[in-house]
Amino acid sequence: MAQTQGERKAETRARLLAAGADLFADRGIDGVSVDAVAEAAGRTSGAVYAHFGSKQGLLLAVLDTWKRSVLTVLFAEVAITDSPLGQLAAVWDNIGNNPDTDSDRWSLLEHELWQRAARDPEVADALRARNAEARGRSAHELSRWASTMSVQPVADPDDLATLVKALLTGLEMQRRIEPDSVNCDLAVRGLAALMGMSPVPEIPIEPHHRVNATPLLTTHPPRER
Amino acid sequence: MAQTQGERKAETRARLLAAGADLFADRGIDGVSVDAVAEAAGRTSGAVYAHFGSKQGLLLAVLDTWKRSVLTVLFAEVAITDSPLGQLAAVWDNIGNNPDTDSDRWSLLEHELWQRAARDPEVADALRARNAEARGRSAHELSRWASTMSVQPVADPDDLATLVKALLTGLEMQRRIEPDSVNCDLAVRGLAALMGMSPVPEIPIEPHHRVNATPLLTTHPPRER
DNA sequence: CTACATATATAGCGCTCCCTATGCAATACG
DNA sequence: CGTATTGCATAGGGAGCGCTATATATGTAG
Repeated sequence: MAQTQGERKAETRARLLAAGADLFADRGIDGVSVDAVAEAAGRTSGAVYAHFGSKQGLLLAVLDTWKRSVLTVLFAEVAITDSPLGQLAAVWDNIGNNPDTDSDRWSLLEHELWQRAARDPEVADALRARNAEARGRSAHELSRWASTMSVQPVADPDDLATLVKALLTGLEMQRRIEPDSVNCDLAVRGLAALMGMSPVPEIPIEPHHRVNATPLLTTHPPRER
Repeated sequence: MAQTQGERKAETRARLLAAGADLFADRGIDGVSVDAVAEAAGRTSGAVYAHFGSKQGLLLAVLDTWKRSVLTVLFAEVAITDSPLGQLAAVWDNIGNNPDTDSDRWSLLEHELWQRAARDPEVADALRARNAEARGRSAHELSRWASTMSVQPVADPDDLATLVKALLTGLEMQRRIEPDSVNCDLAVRGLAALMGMSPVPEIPIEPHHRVNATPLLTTHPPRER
């Protein structure tokens, strides 16, 4: 008895979720067929329907498994950077300045989900929950940052988190079209302004940390392939 | 001779473009078939392929015809608002606070195009050109605004326009998921911060102008149906 | 060992979609 | 007025997709 049924089921589910996340982020949701996800997971489409009922079900399950938002992870890990101003730079550097990394691919999927949410209430609900949690965490980190810097942000923590997330999201979209029009200095200026630093001080050119690439999913086992 | 061939051809082209823009914005690009566009235009799919060669060709033509960016129009027309601070509010009110208007539907299409641009160089090129022009115009308006207010924005005009556009884009995406998390006051605070106003002054609650809905396309004749 | 339950594979149905090949009527032109 | 050309309609091919129904093999339990 190499594997109990429950073990195999759990492994299949994890594989499907990982493959789905991977492919959805890479080629777009509509660009990936159920069979493609199944094959990437070493299974067939029957397994997908046995587990999730539909492609939409798989999508929602992927979204649900994707607990740690890019932003949340970032704010948690960016704290290792020493200088406070460098932290702002690190925020942008890890969100928007890392082409072909996991976070870049994830944010592309996130944008697709946001757009889909405008026409699909189910997706909107799922995103809303995720978003509320992420905003809460980053609000906390941001207000901590503000107090260490003795600055007065332009809004209370929750609203500030919304503004910061919005600015980063918009800059990232812009960067996809015109990479040259968005650089680290510009992002830091925008962030600093929202944090209530005025006039915007000189940007230190010191190199800042680059957060390690975070795994796409926290499910187990990690992808093979 | 009711109509010359050239006239009929031009009308067909205009109808297809208008119907394409309308439906793409409404249901999403992948959610609309070529036949659906043709039928909405009172033609058949043969006309689409005779004029544009492919669905992608139609999409690029729509994008090309769509000369006036939502942002550009807005900055040009928002000048009619009296108080300078009210102008900032009007910017948001007309971009992100008008559900079910043309600008709302258009921005949804714009986001879809941005996302598509990440995987389709043709779309990326088309968007880049449009974007450069829009940024140029809004940069001009923004610096004019800054000088009348005697404030020092956080970046030079072109970069400032990028930041403003990014913030508005991000806020709008956020609003689609959680309408309550983004209000006019918050948007104005963010905009004011980027414009270099600190501390952010009290927001006047006076009502501000709402720019008339702009037609989806400037092509002639205007849509019937 | 046998009978059942479960997890996944397999096969294929029905639908939609993009696109092409061809037909046809209206216009353009000598 | 007759022929050529143009603009678009019509019909259908070919492919891909989501999903279902059923088969199969493997673990489970008495």
